[in-house]
Amino acid sequence: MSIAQIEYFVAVAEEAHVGRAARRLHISQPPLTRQIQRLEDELGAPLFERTPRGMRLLPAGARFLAHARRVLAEVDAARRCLEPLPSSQRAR
Amino acid sequence: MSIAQIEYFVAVAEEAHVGRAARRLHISQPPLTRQIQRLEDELGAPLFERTPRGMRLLPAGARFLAHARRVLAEVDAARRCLEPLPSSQRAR
DNA sequence: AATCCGCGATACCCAAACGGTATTGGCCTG
DNA sequence: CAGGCCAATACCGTTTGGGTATCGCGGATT
Repeated sequence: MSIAQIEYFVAVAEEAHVGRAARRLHISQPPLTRQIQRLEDELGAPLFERTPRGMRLLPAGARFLAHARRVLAEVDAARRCLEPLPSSQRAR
Repeated sequence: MSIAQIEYFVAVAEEAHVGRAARRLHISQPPLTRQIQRLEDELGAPLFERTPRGMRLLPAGARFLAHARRVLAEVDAARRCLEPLPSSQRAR
């Protein structure tokens, strides 16, 4: 499981559509489909239901989505924790 | 920044020694050195001081370490959130 | 002061992972 | 029953990651 995969998953969950999610992520659809498949494989459970209209989150996917967002939030915080500070601010 | 890099960083921080951390991670020393370098590059700041005895966390590294552990904890939680349940347990 | 030893860093190579283009298969829709 | 839209697959080139061998540089030992 990679950070990119988690970002991809969140995008697909939010768009409910691989093609739109791919455009939003600036990658093409096939790699995105594959990363979602790999993620499902690794987790051992499908996260989406494939419909002719797009992708619908399964209950397992919804549960995972909450965790995925928390992971991304922590990654963001980690990235920012070394950013050059505007001026006056102290570390905790 | 990848999850593996974060795990690598935590191992090096805890061991204060690239060689030992590499053994613990079951990889060899040179790739580990490189991943740490890449992480520092991406973050735009050195995280360790290189000493003849090993690696010592810099203040920036210590700050990042706390975040790194939180990221890994969330990743773990995400992984476990779909695990087959022993018997009786309900989702939140 | 000269030598040795242990550390991280570098050079080079190979295998695995990732993304892109082209195409397929399936299912609703008109 | 034909067209269109969706995800899925096939195939390819490039990039990334890890391994082995080796270097350079300090500190420690005598």
